[in-house]
Amino acid sequence: MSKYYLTTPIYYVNAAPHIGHTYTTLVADTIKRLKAMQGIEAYLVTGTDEHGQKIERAAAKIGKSPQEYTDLISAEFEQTWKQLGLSIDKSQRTTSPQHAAAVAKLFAACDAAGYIYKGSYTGYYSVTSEAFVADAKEGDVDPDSGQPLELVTEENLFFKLSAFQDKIIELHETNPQFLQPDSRRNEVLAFLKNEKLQDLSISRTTVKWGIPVPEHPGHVFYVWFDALMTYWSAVEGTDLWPADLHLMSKEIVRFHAIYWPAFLMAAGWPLPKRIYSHGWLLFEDNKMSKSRGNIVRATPIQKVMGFDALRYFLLREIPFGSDGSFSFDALVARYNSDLANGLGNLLSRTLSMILQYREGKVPAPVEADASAIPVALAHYENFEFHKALETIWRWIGDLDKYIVENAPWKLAKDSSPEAQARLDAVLYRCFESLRLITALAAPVIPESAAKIALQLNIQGPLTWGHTPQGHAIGEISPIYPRLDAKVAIEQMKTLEDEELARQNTLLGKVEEAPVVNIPPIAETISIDDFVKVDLRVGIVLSAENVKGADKLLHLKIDIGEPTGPRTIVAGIAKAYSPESLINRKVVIVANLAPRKLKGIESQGMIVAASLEGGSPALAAFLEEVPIGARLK
RNA sequence: GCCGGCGUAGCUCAGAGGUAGAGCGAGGGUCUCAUAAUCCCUAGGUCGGAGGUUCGAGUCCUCCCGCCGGCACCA
Repeated sequence: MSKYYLTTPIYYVNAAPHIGHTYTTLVADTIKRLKAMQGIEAYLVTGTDEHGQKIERAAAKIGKSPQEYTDLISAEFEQTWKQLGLSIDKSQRTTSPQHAAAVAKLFAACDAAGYIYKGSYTGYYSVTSEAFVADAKEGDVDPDSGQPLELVTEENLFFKLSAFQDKIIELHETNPQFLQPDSRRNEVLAFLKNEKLQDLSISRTTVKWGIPVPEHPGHVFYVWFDALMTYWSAVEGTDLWPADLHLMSKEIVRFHAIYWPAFLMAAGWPLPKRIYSHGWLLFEDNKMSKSRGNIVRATPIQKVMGFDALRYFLLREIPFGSDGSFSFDALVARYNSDLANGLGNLLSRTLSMILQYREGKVPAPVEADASAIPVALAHYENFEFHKALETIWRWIGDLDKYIVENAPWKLAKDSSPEAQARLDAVLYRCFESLRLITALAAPVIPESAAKIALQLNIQGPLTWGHTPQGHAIGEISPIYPRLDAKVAIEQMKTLEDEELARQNTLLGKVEEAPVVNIPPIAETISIDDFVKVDLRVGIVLSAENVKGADKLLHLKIDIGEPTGPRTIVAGIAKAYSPESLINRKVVIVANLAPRKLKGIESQGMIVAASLEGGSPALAAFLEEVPIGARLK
């Protein structure tokens, strides 16, 4: 029996599991079941990434040790997967000692091959991203999260990522299947070809919560060197490595498609065979985020309509690989039309006719068209779940039509041998089709497929005609009760609130006002230091976009100097249109050394408050202030 | 600015040179085996815009507009 090893990403434990985590994991579960259908023994690994400063701080904030904190959240993940019935073979935690030993092995192998060296690094560090932010300066914020940066200098161990540029390019060029879909592959290739890879800092001395680097006291492994190894450590000692498939969402593709193969190449270990990225799951076309409060969890949905409904929805509605949008309305609509009125009703009418007209015994086999089977399987093979399901459901539609066209209820009243023979044929076709449809859909809707199989009282292979004459059907009962959309959505939302409250209690969170995260106050300076900074009131005379830059505005600002207005280039184009700035009074740093931006010399800098996401809000006055006034 | 992707019926999308399609929703009708389910009919959408190639263009070419990614850019 051949084997297939696939992974979900290692989820970061800064939040309890939500529908985004569930999406990836459910796809992995579906693929595993598909493999099983083909007689391939698939092994599914998921896990949690539990190290890092962010965890350290989050734990401290609620008065727990990092270990207690991660125990709590990783248990939430495992509990959720179990509750949802996902077929996970192993949940690997980065805090496991065995994993730590595996990371040490990778390190030793890379070191022995000469790809590790010691260096020092000074830079602005984002705690939220756990990364140094390139070219950052004082006062900058994380470009993604808007959180403040901290200036950090430390001695680090470096991995010679730069040595692998050509090899990684070659990997992607010679093996287009390595990274899919193509859009992601193109992005990574474009990046690799235009950007010189920098060596990667793989250790930290400022963080305690991590795996200690052997023979380098005080050093702890830094996120990717630690986290990616989970895929390997989870199956250490088995013959499962290399992985056949790493599944993930698109924002972490680069780490998997560049760092991970480079680490393995350095160590001389086999590379995974395939990386496949899906898109983002949006909530009614918005990004899900804590601050929007629109994060959805899977378990409330499970309670109202069954987890299969969510599985079916996500796989049928979203072309795998693309971004997709979740909404309760669409979910319930799919459930009612495809599951209740479609599959559920077809099962119900078919079995009920067999019961009424043939005393619950399936008539003799007849031939029929089952060409949907290979088509659906081919789509599955390409991870085109939505097409596979579309194919299967078209079969269901054809059967409903077939039933009406043949009107078995009329045939039943006609005692002629011809009519009775036709009735037998109709019933057999419906029954056997249903058996095959259920088998085909089972990887996506495993729980209800099992229930249906019970009612059919038979399973068997994916070949037509397996059900023998006289086969007795099981007991009939509705699989997917029709739902009132309004009521169901209300229930799900209520359960969602309860679940959120439960998680908050679990994590010791109190209802708090929106988290105010102010940047740390900078080092104390003297008044002399301060007066060195010359802040002036100026007025914007003209403003235009800078060609070739999204964020830059080219401004002429008058601060009353005899030499005339100054040219200032400011990164505020995303927040302000040029027209809106004309005649507006602003504050500028007037004695900042000039600097060229996109070929234009900027003679100063505009003062603005830095908001979440890094977007600026210009300083202004409530009173009338004259041009040229100094701020002090 | 560069590189990708996308823009087709109310919604989700398919179609890739030869008389505009599916599913869902909505409206009307029908059967009665079935979960007020099924089935049938109905949508008349300048196929983002403008040019061009062609006997003929959602379908090829050029330009433009809008949206989404990636890169650059934020002193």
